Amino acid sequence: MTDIFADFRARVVTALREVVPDLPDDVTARVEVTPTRDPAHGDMATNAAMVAAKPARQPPAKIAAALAAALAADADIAEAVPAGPGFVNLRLRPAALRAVLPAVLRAGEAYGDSTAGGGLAVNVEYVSANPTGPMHIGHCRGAVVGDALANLLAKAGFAVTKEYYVNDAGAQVTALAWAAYWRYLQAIGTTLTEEEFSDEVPGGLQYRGEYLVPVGAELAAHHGPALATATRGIAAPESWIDTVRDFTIAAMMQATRDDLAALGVAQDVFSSERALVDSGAADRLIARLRGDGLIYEGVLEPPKGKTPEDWEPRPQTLFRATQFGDDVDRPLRKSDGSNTYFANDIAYHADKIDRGFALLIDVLGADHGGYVPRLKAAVAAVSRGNTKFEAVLCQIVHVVRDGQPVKMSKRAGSFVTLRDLIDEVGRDAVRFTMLTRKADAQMEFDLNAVVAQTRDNPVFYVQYAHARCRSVLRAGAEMLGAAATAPEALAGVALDSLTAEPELAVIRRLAAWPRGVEAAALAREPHRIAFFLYDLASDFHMLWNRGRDDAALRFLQVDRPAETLARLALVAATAAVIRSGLAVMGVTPVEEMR
RNA sequence: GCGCCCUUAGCUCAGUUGGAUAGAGCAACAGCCUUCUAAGCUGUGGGUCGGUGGUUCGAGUCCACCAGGGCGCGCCA
Repeated sequence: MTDIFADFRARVVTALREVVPDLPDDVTARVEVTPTRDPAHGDMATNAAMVAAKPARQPPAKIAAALAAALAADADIAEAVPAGPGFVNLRLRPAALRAVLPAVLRAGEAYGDSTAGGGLAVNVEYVSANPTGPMHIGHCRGAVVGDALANLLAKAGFAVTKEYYVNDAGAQVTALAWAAYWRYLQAIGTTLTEEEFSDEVPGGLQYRGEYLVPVGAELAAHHGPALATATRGIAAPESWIDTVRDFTIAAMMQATRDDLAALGVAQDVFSSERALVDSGAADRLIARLRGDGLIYEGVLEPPKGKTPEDWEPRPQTLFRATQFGDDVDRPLRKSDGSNTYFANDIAYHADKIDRGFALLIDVLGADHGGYVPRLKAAVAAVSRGNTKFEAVLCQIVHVVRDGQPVKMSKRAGSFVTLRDLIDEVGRDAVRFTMLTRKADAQMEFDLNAVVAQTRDNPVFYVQYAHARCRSVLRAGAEMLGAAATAPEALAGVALDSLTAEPELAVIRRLAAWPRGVEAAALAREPHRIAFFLYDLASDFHMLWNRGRDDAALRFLQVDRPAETLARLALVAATAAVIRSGLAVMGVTPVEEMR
């Protein structure tokens, strides 16, 4: 772990304590050392004098002056000057700044790894789509955001488990079984029409998409006509529904895993809702909460202002969510006696708590925003406040092609599936693009733009920067030999020749990577990684472009091997950080553009 | 009616958890380049951060109210 901002922060705190003795720890804890926004302000700046001003009962400017004097004595600091309302700007000696490069080269992609998470056990649950059909673009964002967030937290030192909750219980799964049964009957040659069949299904035939045709065919292959009546009509549901449902869920989950794999997502744990119900875990959990006095039979008030037409007061089994900050108490049993989705979800989260996680993060669609307070309440109740719960909400993605919205036509059962999307633009473009917006902001996914090879396409721009790095390194190895240009060797070369401002700009950016990772992880915002990489790519392209005008500024200089090696060290470090960031995003770095 | 999220340049969006003169890409404008490193480069203009108050050394960021957009609101998942 090498974070020069953390390093210099420690030095600033030491100097501050010399200047202002007896500062409480909670004051020094607020001291920050941050990159400057403007290079004219130096390499880093600290707010130390300002946070110390009040407890020290001295004006910030006075402390800043004394602090600057103390810091100027540091051999690695070229200049420390008070500025603005009480900042102290630091300009490092070039050697101190350049020392970032060997640190990056030795760590490789591990550069930026942090211990900020302290090994805290975190469970990140994402996707968790019903196994009732193929994954579509609606699921895609949550999948990418969840996966990248999990990677990010792992990089920041959390012990992360990636998880998928299979909603394989409940009415929708029964409807799925009926839909698969219809395809089965068709496969064995029933004479029923779709409408005749639908009339016999409780709630009607719901899933009419063709994706169940192969499932029906397989059922027919395995069971022949045994699941139907002798006339190939509808048999009593008890005789087939468990068989059909289990088979169909297995088939759908296999398809889901395949889709996720195509997206580069592979959760560590798949948890089944049905298993929780069947094992009695859900009922035991409800009994336990009842024992704690958190469950009662009661009647809810109708929603204020807009009362639903069919509202009637009815006693229900309720969980005291209001005791933990929710707006109303929440029902746990449906009128047919079975558990609500929420009841099983409490049991599921209790299961995660029992597995020892200290933090549960659910990545959910924004339409589940109203569900978050009750989950938070449930986790607080079950864990007795010992486990934290957070939700990351993902807003809708609108797909656009040629400036026109791409509509899903549900009637035909055809919609934009995740697989279609990946086939059209590629996995890396899908993943990167999904991370170019804050998760809780709506996003437009422009199919033309994400494959464009221009600067305004961040996917291309970052990939291109990496490819350029690799191209230079290949040519450098050709020129100076593979051994001399390997990362370990470059970590030891003299770097004094790196003095140009665009070179220093890249180094400053590389130096900021560890704190960027940490900040993104603590904010649960993986999109920041995409923006960091875009900025780094931009710095690098700018450096590259200087060589277009002036051949002396190109990376490879035939007659000046020492200078070339220094530049190759910079290039190799840049490539390593890009790879480090792309690894978090789950995007493959490319070696060359084609 | 209530709750949550959003509102930043003409457009699409960042904004390092309260820091300095609010940034980037596109579009616009002005030059350069047409290759040595193709998928261009450099520079310029552009802002009441939805509005009004408040908190403090300091607010795009926190609080209150208002306006506009999205989502949700007892047995669906």
